[in-house]
Amino acid sequence: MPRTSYHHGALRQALIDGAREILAERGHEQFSLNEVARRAGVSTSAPYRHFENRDELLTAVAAQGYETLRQSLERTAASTADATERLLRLGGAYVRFSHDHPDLFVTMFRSKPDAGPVGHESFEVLLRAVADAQRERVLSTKPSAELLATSIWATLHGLAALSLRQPHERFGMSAPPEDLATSTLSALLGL
Amino acid sequence: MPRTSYHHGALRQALIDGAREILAERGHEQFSLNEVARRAGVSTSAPYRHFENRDELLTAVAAQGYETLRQSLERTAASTADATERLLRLGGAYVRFSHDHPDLFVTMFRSKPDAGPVGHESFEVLLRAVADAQRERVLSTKPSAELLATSIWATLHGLAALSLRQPHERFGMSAPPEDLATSTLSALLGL
DNA sequence: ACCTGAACACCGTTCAAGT
DNA sequence: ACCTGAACACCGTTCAAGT
Repeated sequence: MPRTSYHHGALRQALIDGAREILAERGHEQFSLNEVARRAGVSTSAPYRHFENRDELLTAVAAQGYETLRQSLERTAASTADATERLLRLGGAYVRFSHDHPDLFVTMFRSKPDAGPVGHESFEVLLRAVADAQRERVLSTKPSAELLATSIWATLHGLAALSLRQPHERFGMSAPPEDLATSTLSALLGL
Repeated sequence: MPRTSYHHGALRQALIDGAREILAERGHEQFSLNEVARRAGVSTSAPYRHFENRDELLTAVAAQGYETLRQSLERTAASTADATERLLRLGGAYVRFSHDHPDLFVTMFRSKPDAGPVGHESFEVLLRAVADAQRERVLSTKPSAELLATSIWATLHGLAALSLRQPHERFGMSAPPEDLATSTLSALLGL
């Protein structure tokens, strides 16, 4: 298990992987940089060659999360030509992501603001879907596409955050979490 | 500064107050139970007479936050007889609370699930406002009041969470944070 | 009943030293 | 260039002892 050396950059990724493992197993509160080092088989000071500090490692984890989310949303957006259906599926994909990777999701939205959602590529995917729906007159064009996309993102984000913390029955829902998103979007947008 | 004793229950509240101070000054990451004790002028083991552990103190802080939020929402709900206006004001109050007390807000939604929002008194206030709006045909009765209230709560929660993390310009908004809530609700509900 | 003092294992971070 | 080993101040928690 204990290794004597890593070749270029291999330790960096090993640390990120180890961090994700710990986050998934025990959550954010119990996360320890020393333990990450221990798992990788290096001394507790070794991570400092690759990350400025504990926070920077978590930021790197968050960055991988944003990339995973973006890919998922882009695949989802491409999965249908119908504007309404695309919006609903995007909502489902967002909430499903938060339940499939709660450790990543929490880390993403705990990390420093520079890694925030709005302005990121993931937001662009949603923005395009909203603009498409407006063009096809599925959605009103009175609120701007930006405001509408921001509203929808906030709704999905709130849904994800709240449903991660609560037993689903208290939401008055027995269905899988992504159905929560689609029925909420339907209810709010009148789709 | 250092006191030799507290009379019944006084230390408990002093610890809660100290915890809120630290949370407000330096945020969750830097929070330390030892420092809370130091500020109260007692030994590091003294808090354990009043709280099982560090987490229980944070839960007590969260409980005070829920109570403050409930009071704010209830006052807001009573401030107008118009159902539409009441919904919009409730949205504004929720987001304003998150910006006035970011430390409380973050602590509330980080603490253990048993302190969750849905099912709490704060949720009841929103639920009544939604039911009223449906009764007056301001809102559609097709989605149940519960689903609609949950959707609105999620939207407000997401808005609060995201806007706390981002400079407002990236939201395409220059207005104060509570206007964000009202324009979002208007856009989504067609109010 | 409530608090102190000392102790424990653990944490994040630094730095000189090894290869 | 990359990692170790020892060190520092600090943390959460426990427990015997004091009043």
